[in-house]
Amino acid sequence: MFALVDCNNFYASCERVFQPKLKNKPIVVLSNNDGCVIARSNEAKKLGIPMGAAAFEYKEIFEKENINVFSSNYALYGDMSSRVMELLSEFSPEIELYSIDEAFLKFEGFEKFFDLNEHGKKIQYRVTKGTGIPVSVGIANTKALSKVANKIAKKFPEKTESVYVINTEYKRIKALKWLPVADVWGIGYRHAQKLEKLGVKTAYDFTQLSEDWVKKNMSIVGLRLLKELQGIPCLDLEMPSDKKNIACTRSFDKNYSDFEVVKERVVTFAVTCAEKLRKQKSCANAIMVFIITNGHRKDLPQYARNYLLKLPFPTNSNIELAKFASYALRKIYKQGYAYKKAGVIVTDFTPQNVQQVNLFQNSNEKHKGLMEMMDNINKSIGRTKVKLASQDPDRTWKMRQEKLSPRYTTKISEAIKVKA
DNA sequence: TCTGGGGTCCTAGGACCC
DNA sequence: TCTGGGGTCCTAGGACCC
Repeated sequence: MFALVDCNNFYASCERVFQPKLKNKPIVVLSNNDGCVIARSNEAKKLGIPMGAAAFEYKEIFEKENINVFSSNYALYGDMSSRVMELLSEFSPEIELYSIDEAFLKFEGFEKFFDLNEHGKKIQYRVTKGTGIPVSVGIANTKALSKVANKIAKKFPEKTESVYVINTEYKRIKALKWLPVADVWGIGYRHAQKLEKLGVKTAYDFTQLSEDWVKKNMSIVGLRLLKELQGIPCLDLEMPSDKKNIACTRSFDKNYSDFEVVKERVVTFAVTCAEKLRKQKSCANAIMVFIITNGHRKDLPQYARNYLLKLPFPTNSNIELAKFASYALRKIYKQGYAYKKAGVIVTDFTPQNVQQVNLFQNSNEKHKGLMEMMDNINKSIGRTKVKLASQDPDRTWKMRQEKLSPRYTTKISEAIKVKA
C-alpha cells in the first residue's frame, strides 16, 4: 500500500504557523518579485483568488478583503519541509520525497497488522502536532490511486478527518466516478481537452478506454496511469538521484536593454549553476543561455532566443562556465530590445572524478582548488561574498519582496522571542 | 510600473553504421 | 512493376509534475 501525504496549502500554512492570529484568515503567497499568486489558503480560494493571479491586478481585492499577502520565503518553506519529512520517515523506512510538500510512504504488509485508516490518522496527527502544518493523507494500493484518495481527503476534511483509504473495489469505482478527468495526476491540460472531447469526463471513464487507444494517444506513460487507476501497480517509489539538468533563470525587476547589465546577470546565473554542479559532483558538457523580452507588453517589440553551446571539455568551474555563458549570450543578444528575463541551463553531465582528458583543451586544473576555496568562504561567511570580477561587485540584485516574513527557523536573530 | 522557477520522461525522425 | 535489413545515437518538441 502507498500513502500520499500532502501538506495543505503548504506555503500559506508555513506563514500561519508563526502567526497563529491568521487562523481562518485568508492568506496568499506571491512568487519571486512579488509577481503573482502561487499559494492560497482555503479562505483565499473561497474569495475567488485564482492560482497565478497577477498581484498588481488583485491589489485592491487584497485590501478590500483583508487578505494577508506574503512574499515567498523559501528559507522558511524549505526548512519546514524537512521537518515534515523527518516526522514522516518515522512511519515507514520506504519514503519518497516527491516535492517540497508531498511524500509517498510505502507500507509492505502493514494492512495485515494495522487498520490503515487509523494509521493514516496517526501520521496526520503526528505531523500537525509536530510542525503546525496540516496534512491530508490518501492511501491505496497504487501511487495514482493514493493521489486520488488524497484528493478526497482534502475535499472533504470534516467527513474524512483528512484521511481517506481506497481499499475496496466499491470505493475505487466511487472515487474514480467522482474525480474529473482533468484532475487526475498525470493528465494535463492537453490530454484533458482531448479526452473531454471524446466524452471522457471522469477518471472512471478514462479507465474504460482500451489499452491500445491510450498507448497510441498518451504513450506508455498514459498506459501506466490507466493500469494504476485500475488498481494494477506499475509505479514504485523513486529513489533520489543526481539531477540531469540544472537551471538558474530569473525575471528582472524591470526591463533591461544594456548588454553589460544582461551579461552580468547571465554570468551570475552561470556561477549559480556551477555551484549546484559542484554540490552533486558533476561537470557539464553543454550550456544553454536564453533571453526573452516581456511577453505581456504587446506594445514593445518581442524577441526570444536561446543558444546551446557544446563545451570543449566538461567543467564545473565558475570561471569557465561564466566565460562560456557570456560567449553564448553574445551569439543571441540583439540591441534595441527590452529584456525581461534570462536564464542559464547546464546539461549533459559527467561525474567530476572520471574525466576524459581532451587532446587539445581541458578544464584548468587550478580551478578545482580555487572553487573549493570559494565554496568554503561563501559557505562560512555568506553566499556571494566572493565573486568573479564579471559579476557586479557593488550592485546587489534584490528581488522585490515587500511582504517577506522572517526566517523564523533558520536564522537565530529572526527567531520568535518568547517572554517569560 | 507590475505577470515565477525548476524539473522529468517519452517519441518521432534524422543521421549514421554495417 | 520490382532497388535490403537491422541497428544505434542524438535531438527537438511535446507532455507532464510541483
